[in-house]
Amino acid sequence: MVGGREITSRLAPLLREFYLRDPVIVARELVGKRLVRHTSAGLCVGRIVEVEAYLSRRDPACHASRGMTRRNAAMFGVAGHAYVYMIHSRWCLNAVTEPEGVPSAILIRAIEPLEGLELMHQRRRTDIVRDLARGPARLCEALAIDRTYNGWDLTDGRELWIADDPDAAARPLRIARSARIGVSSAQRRLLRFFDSESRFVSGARSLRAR
DNA sequence: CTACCGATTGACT
DNA sequence: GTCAATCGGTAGA
Repeated sequence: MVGGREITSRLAPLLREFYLRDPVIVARELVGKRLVRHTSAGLCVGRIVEVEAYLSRRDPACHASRGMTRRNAAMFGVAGHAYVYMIHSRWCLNAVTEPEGVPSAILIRAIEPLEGLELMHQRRRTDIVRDLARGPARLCEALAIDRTYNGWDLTDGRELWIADDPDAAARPLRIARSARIGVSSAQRRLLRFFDSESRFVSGARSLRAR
């Protein structure tokens, strides 16, 4: 792919060690990072503005809370790999955290489109920038992420990865917490993290307040 | 094999 | 705000 080295130099993938930590810390620190998608069609980059943590067997909302199945096997695998699953006929992307055998992951719920907006428009078939990647399944459609990427290594800078936030030092982030969206169980746990100043966050207005 | 259901979205009142 | 389309995964007969 043309320009591959230049892109991974400018948008260097986060290291495996980043993901090998407490998932709540990983979730919080993923807000502001860059989600990068590089295909033959072009480069797309978005700023992660909203995530949710799913905490292994002790979390009833986690897909792996009742053990390993064919669908959730990637969550039990190596940290820094993707867990991609389907819900209501749409794909959603997670980053796996913690050591092998501990099935925790971070759901990427929304990105602010930064580069490759034209390509995202084509894939999403909408002209509204705010709707391109606001929601976990919308961002997968905008970035052409499907079952192919279940188990994908997000640390080697090929096709799909997460890179550092170049603005991190310049601008402090306002990160808010709430209950997770769309899950009925464990509503007391505040495991959703989002940039409270971003207009690219999903959910009801009350869940976006500063 | 069948039945049920969901970490969603888009259309609509 | 409400609601249902839609289909793969899962559990159970």
